[in-house]
Amino acid sequence: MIPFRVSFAPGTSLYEQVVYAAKKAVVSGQLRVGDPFPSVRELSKTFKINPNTAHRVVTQLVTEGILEVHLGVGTVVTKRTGSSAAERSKLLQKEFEQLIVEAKRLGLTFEDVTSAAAQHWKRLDGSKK
Amino acid sequence: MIPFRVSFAPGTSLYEQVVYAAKKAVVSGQLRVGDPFPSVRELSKTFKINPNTAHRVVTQLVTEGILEVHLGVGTVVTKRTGSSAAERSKLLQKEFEQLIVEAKRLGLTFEDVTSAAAQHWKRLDGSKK
Amino acid sequence: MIPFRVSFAPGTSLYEQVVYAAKKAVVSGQLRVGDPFPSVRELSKTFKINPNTAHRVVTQLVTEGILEVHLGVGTVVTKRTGSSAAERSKLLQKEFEQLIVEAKRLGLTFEDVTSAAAQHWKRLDGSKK
Amino acid sequence: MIPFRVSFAPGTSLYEQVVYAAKKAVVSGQLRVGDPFPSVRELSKTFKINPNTAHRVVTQLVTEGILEVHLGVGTVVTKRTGSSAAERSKLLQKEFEQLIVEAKRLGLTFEDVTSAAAQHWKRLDGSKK
DNA sequence: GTGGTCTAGACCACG
DNA sequence: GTGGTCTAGACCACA
Repeated sequence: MIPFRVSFAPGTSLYEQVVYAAKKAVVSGQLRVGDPFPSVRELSKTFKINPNTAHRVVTQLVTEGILEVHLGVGTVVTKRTGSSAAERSKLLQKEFEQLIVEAKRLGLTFEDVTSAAAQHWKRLDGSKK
Repeated sequence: MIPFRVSFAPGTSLYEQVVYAAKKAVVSGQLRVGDPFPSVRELSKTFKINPNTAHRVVTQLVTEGILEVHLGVGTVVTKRTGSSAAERSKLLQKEFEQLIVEAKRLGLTFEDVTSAAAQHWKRLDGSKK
Repeated sequence: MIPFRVSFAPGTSLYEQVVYAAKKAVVSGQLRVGDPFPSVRELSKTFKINPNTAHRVVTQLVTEGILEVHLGVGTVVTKRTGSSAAERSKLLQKEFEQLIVEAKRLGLTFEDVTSAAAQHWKRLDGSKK
Repeated sequence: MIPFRVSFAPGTSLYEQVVYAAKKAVVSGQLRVGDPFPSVRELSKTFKINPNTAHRVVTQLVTEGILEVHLGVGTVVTKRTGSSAAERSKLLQKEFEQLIVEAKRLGLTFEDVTSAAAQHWKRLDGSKK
């Protein structure tokens, strides 16, 4: 069984949506370090996506350091690598800023933002452990 | 003078980056309701982009309800309409979740998130009067 | 005094909006056959529009057969000319169709359409006589 | 085959005419929810318009919520969203008033209006199953 | 194959 | 001067 689902929405590429769903599964604890990751074939069949697209999902997750290929065995979830944290922290800064910009544009208060953040934080914690 | 700058980066379309810079200028108070928005030709010359691309920036901002066209005169910044706040708040929920997912993946604590949010919030407030 | 008002809205040309306001004044009886029509100068001053734009309003109404120029005196509202009724009926057909298309697209019923039509009909009748 | 025709007329932009023809096809049932919409290249070739102009037709219909893009696959007709019905109903009010004003100006009776509306309503219903 | 972005430059309507 | 439309054609991302 694939331990996560994808609700495909138009406007973003398919592979990015699957990648995101996988990441979400990892942070929420549905996929843990060392767990095997579904094969390209399995992803393709389950989500009814093109094998090329499924392959791209795995490639993407590998280059992001979330998966590790064990030749002849399959792919497994790796432990968090703190190596490129600095780089990605930059990207996160951008996303942070964009979110704040949008929030302000919608007239939200700072309290609205923190409470919303808290809600999501807890919700993603809930399914762990 | 154009009241905002754009530092073009690869990976996103040119027009989206300019659109985002304009939004940022609005929420940070560098552009206020009623202020004239730079003309297509001025955007084109200043940012060294094709007039069509500049035109697309204006079109996008108009359809988002941020600009208003005064035919033959120019465009001005409109007041924010709270009408579709409910709809867009939904979209913001998605972005929120994505940010939290990424933050957790990078091993940040909840405090890291709130303090980062506070920083950006204040920074965007700074230039407003 | 100019017997009609214009609430300028973005998205349409200024002169078309004034032309429409004038037509509305005629059908609703605020302007009757033989009544003098405001001069270009007066239109320009009252509505704070460019004299060129005001002139264009008059020209348009003249070519549509709604105004008549009396040299050295001014312009007056003419009686309905049944001459080009056939031509304009065609245009009206198009507008009719477009309205019905939009109404259907919004999921309105035929009763919604007729009742809305009745409301507007009565409202425009009210100020006549 | 493209399930609608366009008889290009001067005075309106090409892309708007195609957009309108597409809308008409939707409300009249020639294009139904889930049906694939002609590709940009097909529109371009069939109607002998520039690919960019055809592209704009699709973009417009997408932003109006009538089409949905399936990346790399094509576009399909979406179900009508009743979400912003309130807003657009307002716009329809304006068009209604304009039509009534014109009708009165041409000396039509209220019965003329309702019967014309009924004709168009039925005609657009005719091709639906 | 699909749609999306960008450039280059012409022409028009408008005020 | 302003924005809006249209053409012509290149390149990219995606499935």
